[in-house]
Amino acid sequence: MADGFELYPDRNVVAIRVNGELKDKAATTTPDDVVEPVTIDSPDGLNILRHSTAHVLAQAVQQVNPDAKLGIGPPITDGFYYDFGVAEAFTPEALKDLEKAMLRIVNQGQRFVRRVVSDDEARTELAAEPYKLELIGLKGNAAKGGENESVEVGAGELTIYDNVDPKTGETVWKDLCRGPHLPDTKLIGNGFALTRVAAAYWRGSEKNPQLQRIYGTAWPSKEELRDYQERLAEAERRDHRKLGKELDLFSFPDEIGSGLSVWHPKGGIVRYEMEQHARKRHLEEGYSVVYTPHLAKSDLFAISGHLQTYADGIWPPIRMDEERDDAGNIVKQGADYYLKPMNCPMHILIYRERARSYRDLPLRLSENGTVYRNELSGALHGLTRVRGFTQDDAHLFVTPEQIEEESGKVLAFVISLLKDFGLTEFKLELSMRDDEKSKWIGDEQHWQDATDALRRVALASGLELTEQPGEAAFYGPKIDLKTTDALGRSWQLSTVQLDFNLPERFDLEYTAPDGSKQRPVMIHRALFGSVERFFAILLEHYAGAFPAWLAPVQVVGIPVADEYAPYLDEIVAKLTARGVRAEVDHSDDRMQKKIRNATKSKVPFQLIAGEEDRSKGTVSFRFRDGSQLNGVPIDDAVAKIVDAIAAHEQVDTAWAGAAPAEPAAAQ
RNA sequence: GCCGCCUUAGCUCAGUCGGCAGAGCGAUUCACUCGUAAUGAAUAGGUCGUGGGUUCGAUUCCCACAGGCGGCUCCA
Repeated sequence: MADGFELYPDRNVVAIRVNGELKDKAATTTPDDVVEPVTIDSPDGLNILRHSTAHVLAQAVQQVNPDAKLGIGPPITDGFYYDFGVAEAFTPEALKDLEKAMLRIVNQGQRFVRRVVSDDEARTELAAEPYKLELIGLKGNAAKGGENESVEVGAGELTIYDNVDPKTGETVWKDLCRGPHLPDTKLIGNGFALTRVAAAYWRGSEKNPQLQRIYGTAWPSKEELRDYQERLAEAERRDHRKLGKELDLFSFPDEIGSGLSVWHPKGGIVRYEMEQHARKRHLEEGYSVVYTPHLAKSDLFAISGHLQTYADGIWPPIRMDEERDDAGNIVKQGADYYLKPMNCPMHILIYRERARSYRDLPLRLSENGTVYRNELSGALHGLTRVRGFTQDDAHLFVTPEQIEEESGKVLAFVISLLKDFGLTEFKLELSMRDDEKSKWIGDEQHWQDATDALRRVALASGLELTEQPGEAAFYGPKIDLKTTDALGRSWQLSTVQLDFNLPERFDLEYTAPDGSKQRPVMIHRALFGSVERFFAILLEHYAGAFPAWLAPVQVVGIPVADEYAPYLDEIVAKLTARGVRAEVDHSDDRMQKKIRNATKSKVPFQLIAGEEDRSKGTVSFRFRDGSQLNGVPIDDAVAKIVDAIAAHEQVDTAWAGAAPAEPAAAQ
């Protein structure tokens, strides 16, 4: 019998894994056990650190406010939270006081001591903690409940952790918790911070009361905390809402309404380039282009089922053509029109407009269709969660035999096109039905075949694949594609969904080779998902410094003095003639100020010319990072710029291979 | 939708413990004509988010609404 302290004297080992199960470092082991150390900087160790820090927060809160009732306090990505039932919300000032109180607890080096209790003992000890009592009652189901709740009460025995003052041996605080925990609070050190307060529904349901949640972060060292805070600051600098304003790309005028964007010239041209490129590739890939209106009569969405299934998310109807007499009686029946929440019903009508043969399939209808969804006001967020957005939507009508091949083509196309935009890291998720839920519609064999087909397609892509039972849409399985951006953040983009439901609802058919009528299968496919959201993701990915082909202004000419502006005008005219978005800065700022302005607006190419260049018929480049390429003959300069745009090159620095000239200041 | 915070010039933000509203940047004008991230000066610009209330007096205090931000819930 040896405990973790004897096996691993190293302080960085904060817990042990015994036969695969995480345990406190104080847990005892037998020689037969397989024991592995858990260091504080490992994923498990970080979770334990953050969970223990959450406990210290709770202790600090109850020191300050003994009436605060404890909710749950699990670790989350990069940090932790703890929920409290309190009469008054926490203020930012209160957070500072709590941080100080936490530091005192940390410095005391309180030990976390595990103690097994019976349900009745726990109820007695936690009589004043109504939320904890509720969790004890739920214990048997905890394994099925939310992940976060299971942190408090495992499916097995109940445990309470006592926080023991190392000097006096006195228990100063305790909390119902499954653990494991750090050996003592000293290990938390000063690598923690409280970050924000928010309300959260108890046990995640809006039917329950709201608790006050405090979020925090915790790291093994102060340095790692600083690195994390720097990552947050960088994300804030790249926030698409901030860049959208700074770079004059788009806005959300109050007069138009929440979640409805307008696109300014600089944002509009980026979006135009994105859309044009994508559409061109769609045509090359055998897609047809269709256009459909923004609204339709209620019948359409009743047939599709959207009206019933997504009633809350659809905008209220517009009543048309109704006539009333002077008394207010209806003399002519009107009709309700709804803004479309989806494009698919309209594309289906195009399919159904004539009889289809198997020879027509696959039929690929694509549209950049703007849809409207009545998102809750509190859910709106920049361009990523809006009430009106444009789906780069396509609906593919295929025979059941074509599902696999067509899905494979779609997936390859999606990945290829996303790569055109400079994204490189992708992962797939296969969402399937599960056995438990009754919500799935459609034939079970269809589901099985379709899911297997999608799985083969996903595996064939060679990308990392996770399977998610129970996450499918009610009408069919799907593959979702996630990408990782320059800051390592994961975004869900494209989705490929199989649908057995709508062909049924609209009674779609095609004539098979044997003359029989058959039901096609639909593939819903959004590539960017939402054009607006994809734009926001790219904007943050590039921190506003788009590759040359997407940059709103690709070239700015900067004369050393006014006298040289006409010379640059000539060069810019040559560029414009080649389709380059180029302009000369004719403002009366000094050259240095013009360089500063162009740099801040993240123009990829600054062309500078004064007497030196004019007399030799050359021009000088300055790039985003400040590097230079001086004295380039005009035709070479034009060719290089045109080539960089055509190649979708990201140009931040002077081209390799071309020797940069000495900066003038170095003379 | 729920909880909390916020809303002052085109932008970023000071400020008024209730008594005629401030800066920087930006804009305009003038001077300067300069080789790689801010030349100088002058001028214009605000019913202090909207509507009510309290008060001799409200940008300031109270209430409602709208919009934004952070979460929760939701996301076909």
